[in-house]
Amino acid sequence: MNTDVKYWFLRNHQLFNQLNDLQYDELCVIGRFKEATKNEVIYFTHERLERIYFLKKGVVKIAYVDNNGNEITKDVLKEGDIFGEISLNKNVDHSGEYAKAVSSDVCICSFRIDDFEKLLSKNPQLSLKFSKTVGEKLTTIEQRYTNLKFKDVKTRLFEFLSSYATKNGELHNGFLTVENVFTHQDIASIIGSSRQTITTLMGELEQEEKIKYTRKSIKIL
Amino acid sequence: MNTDVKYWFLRNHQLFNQLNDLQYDELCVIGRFKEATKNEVIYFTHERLERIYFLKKGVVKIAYVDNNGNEITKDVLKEGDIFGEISLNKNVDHSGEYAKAVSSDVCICSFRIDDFEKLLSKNPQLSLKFSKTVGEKLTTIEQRYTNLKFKDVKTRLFEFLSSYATKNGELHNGFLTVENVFTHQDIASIIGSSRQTITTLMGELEQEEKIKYTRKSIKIL
DNA sequence: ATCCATCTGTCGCCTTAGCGACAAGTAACG
DNA sequence: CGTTACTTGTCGCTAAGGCGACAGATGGAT
Repeated sequence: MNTDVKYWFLRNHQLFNQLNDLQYDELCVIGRFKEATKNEVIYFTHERLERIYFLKKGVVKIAYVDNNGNEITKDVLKEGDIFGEISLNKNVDHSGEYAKAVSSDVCICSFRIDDFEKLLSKNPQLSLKFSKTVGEKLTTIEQRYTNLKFKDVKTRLFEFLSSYATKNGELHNGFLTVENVFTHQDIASIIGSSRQTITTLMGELEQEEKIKYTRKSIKIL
Repeated sequence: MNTDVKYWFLRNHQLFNQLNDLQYDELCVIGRFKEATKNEVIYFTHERLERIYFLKKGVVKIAYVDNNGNEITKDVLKEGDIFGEISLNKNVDHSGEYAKAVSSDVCICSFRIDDFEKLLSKNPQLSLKFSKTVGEKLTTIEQRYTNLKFKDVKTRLFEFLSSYATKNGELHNGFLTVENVFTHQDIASIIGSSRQTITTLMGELEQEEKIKYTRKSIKIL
């Protein structure tokens, strides 16, 4: 990828849009850029440990393989999201974890966390924005945790779909519509349920005319 | 509280220990200090929204009252932990949430998040440390979420006690020992279970000689 | 067009753990 | 010390939802 394109990518990421040209140049030098196509694996555990990733374009799935050999989806990310070693701590164990492109147009920029730390300490504004981004992720996961503790599967399912659609979809003649990148199994592992239960409840929610779910799209009514 | 004492408090918090004297003076001016004794409530929702809290000393419980009037514990914090509006985002809804002193020697320093943001943007080092602290919290809650999804209550209970003891306790002739500030009900609401189940499992874990639990202390064997 | 892999739909069984009820233990406070 | 409030312990019932099994649908690859 040539420098102009890199430059453009970073310019358009919410975290970096207030930097000046010189700072951009530096970013481009230390960043690693990667494009990926459907089902391509973006990192494996050992190399992940050291890096933080910025998803510029496309959809990425964070997953790992459990003891029984099943792929367990942890999260699905879209444009503007960050992943990898967000805590900037090298000693966290993420064995088995990997990221996989879900769409065919994935564009990612990554930094070694040492480099990224240096960058942060030189750019207070960037650092502050970064804190807020991490804080946002914290809020999301806290919400999911509370839901998992106190709400039944059906509620969790509906709230998951709603919040996903709110965040990533758009209003389309009356209802929130968003492209569907999930299988029932994906949703089950994200919200903490089983594949079969999701299938059943998805049916019920359709009956109740709360959602419209196809393999292509999700609509919230 | 006089300025000397304030000064000392902040000096000793991990987040602030690399600031110079001038920066400390500023901290002391914009920070609000508070001491609290057992069962004293530290904030109510409406004022919490604007503030971030640093726990310098003692034990604090974060809780809220649910629709049935039960107090639900969300977390229990110790020396060095932060709480309140960690995401620096004023628009998060935390209705009903409050913090309560569990020990009799609680010391807290808080900042309005606007002030704190300014502080961060002037101190890149502080900002970086703050990011890491938030990141750490994120890692913890992600771990809890995964546990809640895939592990049974007994495992969660044991891992909760272990990690709490590891973080806050000390090795005492052979086993990890930590002061006990939890009721069974507290633990139940933190790890997502019921009071009765915790009681039963606590008994089992004692039988299996994995823990020793009294109202005063928790030991991991 | 056909094949194979993956995804969705449905059924029934069975386990985990939640919940009400009540008893016994502990400790704070007058 | 005795009253009262909170915490722990125990039992039995019940429901939510996990899980195996299998059938049908969908869709990409050759």
